[in-house]
Amino acid sequence: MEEVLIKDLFRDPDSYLHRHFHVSGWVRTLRVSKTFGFIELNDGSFFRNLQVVFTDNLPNFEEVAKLPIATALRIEGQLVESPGAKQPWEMQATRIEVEGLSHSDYPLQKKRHSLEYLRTIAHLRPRSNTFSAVFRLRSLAAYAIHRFFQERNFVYVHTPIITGSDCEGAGQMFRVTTLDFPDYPRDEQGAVDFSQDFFGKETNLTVSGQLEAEAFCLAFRKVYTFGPTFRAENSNTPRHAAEFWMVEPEIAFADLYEDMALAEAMLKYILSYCLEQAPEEMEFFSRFIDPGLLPRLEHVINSDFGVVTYTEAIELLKKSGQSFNYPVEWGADLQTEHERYLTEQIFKKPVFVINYPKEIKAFYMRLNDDGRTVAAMDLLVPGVGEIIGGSQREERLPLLEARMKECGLDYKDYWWYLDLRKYGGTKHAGFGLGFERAIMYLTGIANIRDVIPFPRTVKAAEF
RNA sequence: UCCUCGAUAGCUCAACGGUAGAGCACCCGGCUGUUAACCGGGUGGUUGUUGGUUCGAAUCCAACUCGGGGAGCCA
Repeated sequence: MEEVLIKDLFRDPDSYLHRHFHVSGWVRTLRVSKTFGFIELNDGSFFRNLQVVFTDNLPNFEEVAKLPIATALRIEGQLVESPGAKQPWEMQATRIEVEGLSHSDYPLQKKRHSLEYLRTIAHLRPRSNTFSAVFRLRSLAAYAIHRFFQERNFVYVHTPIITGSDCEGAGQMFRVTTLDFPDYPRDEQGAVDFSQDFFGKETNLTVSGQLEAEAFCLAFRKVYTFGPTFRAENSNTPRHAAEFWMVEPEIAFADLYEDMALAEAMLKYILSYCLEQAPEEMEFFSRFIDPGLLPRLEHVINSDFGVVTYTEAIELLKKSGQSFNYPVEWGADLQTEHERYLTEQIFKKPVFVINYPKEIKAFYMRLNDDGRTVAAMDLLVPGVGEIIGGSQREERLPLLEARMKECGLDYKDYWWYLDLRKYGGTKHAGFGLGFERAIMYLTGIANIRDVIPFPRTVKAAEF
């Protein structure tokens, strides 16, 4: 007998109606009367459940009537029109086989659970409606990203996860070592002797693939990375994780404006793709997680992102009359409250803030002609804040060296990075998209722990 | 790391110095079209941990642990 996926039933019910076939899946809920009952079955292929009707014509009716939630079943039957209001059709079961019994203390109940509670059962939460929707969407969004770049002839680069650059400058790193704790080999000064370590030098988990991506960019013209990234920061917020995924495109012969155009096109592509491919999931988020999500995303797709220079942003914030906890002043970094006000109150849509003072940005960003700002851009979005950070890179060797000196960096740690400027260097630009932050924006989920299958955050790696 | 709020049954919460409760879940029974089904009955607690105040602490105090929100760091 033919095995049918519930997704296929929902997408093309007419070709299955009045036909016999079998489905297999897990009991989401079960309701019984004396001589008949209903099972809502989810087979993992689709967000919605199939309603199965069974009667005491089944030899194992009594057994089926008492099945606990989450039991795995194989059901034979035929698809028929349903008299019920909530579904146009249902399966009339002729045979129900128990594949794997569940237990009555199954922790997921037929009612709404808090996201905090579900986090404590991370191995079971993908079976809940919310997480079923979140993780299917996460998968689609990842595919959308690859499609977007591949369609535009970008080359996908696997930059290393273990890095030997000991000063990438983007925060605390996790050390990678095979040295025995606590009996580290010591050198004459008593310091840890990393020459005896696996790689013969100090190594860490990467905080960014950008520097390596630049090397490939200057060979393949348009490249992107998409992989895990690690920060050992003691961050306790709903927006930070110790392990997260980042997308980092890098384009040659391009300036900051082309970089921004790329970022905007990419984000809109991901949104459109997900709305198109996962309408049920997106509808669910808009109903239960974040009312107003769908209109907002549609608005973003159909409108141009705002662009404002850092200097203009400072003026706008000063003129707003809004009182902030932190003073608004040229030269100081924008605080979260300033960023939120800009994107949520003034622009009410995603906005690029560009040309920041060089003192508050990384060494590799290209110095503007004014000599005091760099060609950097942050994309701020309502509700999430900074979702993308990027820049045009400094391609002029003397200027790059001067900036590194100012920042107290040692040339010899970056010898290969500097070589890129020496041998046919050209203007180029790129950005980093926090993948989870994009998922948060896309779903309305407010905590990054709820868009990562098994999240790693400070003091939390249970699963 | 800092500020702030919280932790009571499996889950969501009530009780705010004087015998610890409800809804849901679970168990038993009823119900011929249910939709977080419904109706009746039942089981279920060292009130996060440790210490203190008090005749008496879920309730007041302290520390710790864990969680929420805000800040810093950033993606």
